[in-house]
Amino acid sequence: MLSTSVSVTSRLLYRGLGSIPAPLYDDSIIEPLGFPSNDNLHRSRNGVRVFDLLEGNGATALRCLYNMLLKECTVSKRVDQGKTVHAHVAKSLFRCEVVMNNTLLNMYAKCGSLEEARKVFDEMPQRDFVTWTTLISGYSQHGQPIDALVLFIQMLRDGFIPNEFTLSSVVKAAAAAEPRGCCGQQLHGFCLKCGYDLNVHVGSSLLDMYTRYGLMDDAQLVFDALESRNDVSWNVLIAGHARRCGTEKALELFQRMLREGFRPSHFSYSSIFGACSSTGFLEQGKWVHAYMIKSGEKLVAFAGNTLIDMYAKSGSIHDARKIFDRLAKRDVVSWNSLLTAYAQHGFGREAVCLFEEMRKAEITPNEISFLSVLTACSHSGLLDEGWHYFELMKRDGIVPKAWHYVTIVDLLGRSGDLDRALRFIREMPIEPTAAIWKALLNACRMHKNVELGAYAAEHVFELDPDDPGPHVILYNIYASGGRWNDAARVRKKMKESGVKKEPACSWVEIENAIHMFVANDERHPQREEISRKWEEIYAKIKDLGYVPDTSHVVVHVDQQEREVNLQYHSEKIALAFALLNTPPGSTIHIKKNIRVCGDCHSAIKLVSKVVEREIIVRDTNRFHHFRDGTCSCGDYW
DNA sequence: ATAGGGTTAG
Repeated sequence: MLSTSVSVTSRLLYRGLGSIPAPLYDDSIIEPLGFPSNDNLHRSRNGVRVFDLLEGNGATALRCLYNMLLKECTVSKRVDQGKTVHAHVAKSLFRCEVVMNNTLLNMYAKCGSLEEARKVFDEMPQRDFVTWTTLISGYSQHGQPIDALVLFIQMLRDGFIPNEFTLSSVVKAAAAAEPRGCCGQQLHGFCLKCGYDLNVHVGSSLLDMYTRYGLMDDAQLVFDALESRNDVSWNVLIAGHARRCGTEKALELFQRMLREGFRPSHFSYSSIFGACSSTGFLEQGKWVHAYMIKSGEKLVAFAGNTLIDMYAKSGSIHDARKIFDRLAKRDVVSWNSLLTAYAQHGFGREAVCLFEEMRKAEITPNEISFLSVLTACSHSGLLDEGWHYFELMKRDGIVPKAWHYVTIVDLLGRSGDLDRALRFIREMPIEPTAAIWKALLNACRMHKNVELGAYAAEHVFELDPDDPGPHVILYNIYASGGRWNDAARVRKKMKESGVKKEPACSWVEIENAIHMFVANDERHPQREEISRKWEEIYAKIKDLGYVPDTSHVVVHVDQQEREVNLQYHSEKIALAFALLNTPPGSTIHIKKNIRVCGDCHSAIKLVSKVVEREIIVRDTNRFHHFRDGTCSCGDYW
């Protein structure tokens, strides 16, 4: 059907314009072209209608036709059809024309076929500055920043003058290139000399580069100096702060952007939600979400996916599900985001259901999907399901990476089959990583296997000597086995090697304010009330059978003092504070910078029963949902 | 004919 209308067109061209060399209009040449869409010949494109082609001379008509086709291939990224057009161009009058070759080069570059693009470039009899710029931006946009920079130097050596298009691509390349060196700053100087440093495009690239270098003040200076700003320049600055966990700054800029009359796009929203998510600013994130709804901005996957993640990471798994359900179009990342959410919250069954739903919806799971469903299985102790998905993954042709192996070691470890976990590690086709040994070490802590724990710890110390976590776990393994001499040895070794335990802290967000606590916190204005509240709770949970587990105190002091220290762990203080300052019956959210300690875990379980509240604790590893005396992690984490 | 910004895991 397509070729019929094409050949009609070509005959019209031929009849009307006799002076054109015959082979160019031979139907056998034109006909094999597969057109992306029939409409394109009739629709206005490049300002040309098919019948306009009849006016003027034949060369112009054909050039327009090739341009239309190449544009269509570029936009729809159909490089195979582009190659067919290329074959025609190569036989035509235009094969030596700079502009036509630039168009071809651009088609290949935009489609990501950089080798083809390079061939066109190398074979061009003549080049202009657009030729260079097109290939440079191709490299820059497709993850080949070094090639872009090398080509830029050659461009200058060959005497071509870069313009603002060239420079914005080159600066982007410099921001992405490793190692960084100082080529970014040198380029900034170059832009300044050319007078392009204040241009919106070049300037946005420059300020993006500075944020990626971590030089936020320099980024701000570039932003302030821009000759004009648009939504992109705002978004670049917001995204820069968001990436560096500068959530407050990102939010402040977002509000300034609104005040100055710019309309945020899904770029702005996804940066903001991402920042709120990684730093736990739920209330602020909700505010921005509400603003987005009111402004009528459609919920697209890019922003929606971060929103799923934000609600999940803030502890509101049900809100995460709501967003997922409301998304008009879901991509693989949307599914992965919700799968990950279920995994982190220990909702294993839900994750398994969702994974099956995903396959029914004909979305192909990728390695992240499998990682999430495996993590969910391991966090809920679904041993058989975990094995099933591990096998399925391999059958689907996805090669398991180290992190997939971690989940299996974790799964076997949780089930208590430590020997099998060790055998699994020994038989893996990859070299075990620190994370794999850490999973075994953790299993040894939970099942109190001192010998294997020490063995796993040795491997961890060798592979990741700077992580204080494993030292603390090994200490706890020895301490809970009553082996205080060995425990003391671990402490001594920690001291000698200079590994520092990260000071634990916990925080709660109440009415837009974040309250942070460290152990034995004595600075809070409500400290006396908090202390009284904890004493009251402590008495009640003791009645329910709570016995302080002093093996979790790393300070080597006498038993009584250990018990006292334990009662002022940061998560207990934060919990007492939250009980004082939130309405009865509401869910309490606590966040913690390291893994929740075993004693606090047992205490919080009982507190959830005593106060009849749901308590959700986010630690570095996962979420714990405490309710009516139990925890969603099943006491394994 | 050529330019700059955003998502999930670890």
